[in-house]
Amino acid sequence: MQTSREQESGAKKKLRIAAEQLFAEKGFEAVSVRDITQRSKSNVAAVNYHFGSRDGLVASVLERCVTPVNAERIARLDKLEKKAPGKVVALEDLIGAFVYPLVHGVEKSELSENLYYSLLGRAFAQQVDGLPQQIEEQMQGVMRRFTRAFGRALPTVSEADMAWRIHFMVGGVVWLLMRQGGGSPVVQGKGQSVVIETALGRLVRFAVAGMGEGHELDAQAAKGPQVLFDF
Amino acid sequence: MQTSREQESGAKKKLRIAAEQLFAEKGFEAVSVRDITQRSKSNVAAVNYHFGSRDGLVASVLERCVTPVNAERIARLDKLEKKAPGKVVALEDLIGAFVYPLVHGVEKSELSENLYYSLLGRAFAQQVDGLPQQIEEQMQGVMRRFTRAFGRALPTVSEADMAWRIHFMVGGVVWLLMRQGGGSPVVQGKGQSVVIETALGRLVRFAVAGMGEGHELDAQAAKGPQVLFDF
DNA sequence: AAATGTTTGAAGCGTTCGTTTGACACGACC
DNA sequence: GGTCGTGTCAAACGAACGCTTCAAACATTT
Repeated sequence: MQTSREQESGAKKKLRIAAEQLFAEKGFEAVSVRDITQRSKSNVAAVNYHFGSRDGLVASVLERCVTPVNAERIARLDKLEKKAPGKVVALEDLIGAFVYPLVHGVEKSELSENLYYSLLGRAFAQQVDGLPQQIEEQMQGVMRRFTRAFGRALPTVSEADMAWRIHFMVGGVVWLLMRQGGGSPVVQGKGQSVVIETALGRLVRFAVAGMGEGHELDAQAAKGPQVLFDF
Repeated sequence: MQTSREQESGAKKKLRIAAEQLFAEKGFEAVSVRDITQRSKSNVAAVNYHFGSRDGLVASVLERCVTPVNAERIARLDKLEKKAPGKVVALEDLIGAFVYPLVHGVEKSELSENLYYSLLGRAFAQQVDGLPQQIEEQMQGVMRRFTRAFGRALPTVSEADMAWRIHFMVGGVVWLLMRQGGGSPVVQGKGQSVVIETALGRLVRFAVAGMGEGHELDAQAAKGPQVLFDF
């Protein structure tokens, strides 16, 4: 078969899809290579042949999962900052640029919507713990850029406060994804695709209000502890 | 040994503490009974003798972890509602009653602060997935009571919106706990105990702003999907 | 057709998992 | 002293784990 360019073979793709499904359903650690090869109707050796090892497969899935989202995030942020050079980007637009890319890759995925979001949630929740270094650095880069943009959008908010608010927003995102995709989705609708988007819309409004100015901690409490971001 | 009342034996306690530490460090699934018995300097059979099975130990740890927090939450909510019968409890007080109990049990725990919060975060993140039914029902009860109270505090916010905002708040809490306790704590300070409390204070302010009125979704978007809570 | 490189198949490697077993030690009670 | 219940221990159980091996099957190129 004349597979054009570096396209993955059919068996490798079957393997990857089965792995994505199982990882989304049970988590990255709770799935064995035998589970995967059984679902994809291939042999146990196939995983080690195509991905080197089980960890290689996990890294591959994580990379395919996280990278497009982060790329879209950066692309949207670039666009926003280029549209009005010199001016600051509005808070809501920043949050939107961070949040909405999560639904951007769903139609390209072979997974069902709920499974896709579950996988995404597990991937972003992984963070720090067991991410391949490349992806971790990618995440750090994205967070750095958005942190700077948020700081410009909210100049009166202290750096410490800003870091925490971003942290809480990310928590809302990850929690939404994990619960939406997980065993018992929080939300059930007919349109399906409109559901998660509406939820993300609500999250954006929640985060806009929560991150916005007007409810800073008083100086005494704010200057107490030292705050460091973990990226 | 004449252990007064139903107090756990010394060996059982040692086992439990070692399990709590390891679960906090690596997660509930990534720890083997041999890891636990090795750290607690006891025999492999001890876990099955004292807790029936590995799952029994996990359930015991989860129960000891979650129950006091939920009890304190309900106690604070009772107090708030009793203090001004008939009147509605302020939003900030409600959120505080939900959030601050998380730090309430830390001094009673044998774990270090970071490990304690990590364990708590993992326990609350577990939710739905693998919680013993008893704890799950307890969680549902707590969420029902707070949902009603939030609805009373914010009568203009639709039920669907309210459910989502609570969801995002919980996400912020869990995320904070997981990252605070986990491998690389987000925050580092000297006082330690003041650190997490300040972080929770920031979270409360974030949630107060995010959950408050004034940024409802317009009717069109809000009435679209059906929203169901998973409790 | 022969040679070459790629992918699959069944079997087994050594290791670790949760759990069980049976022997043994110790204090309490008749 | 004998017996019982309680707790601990080393040893072992069957099952499942990630991974390797090697030959057969396949595709592609000479």
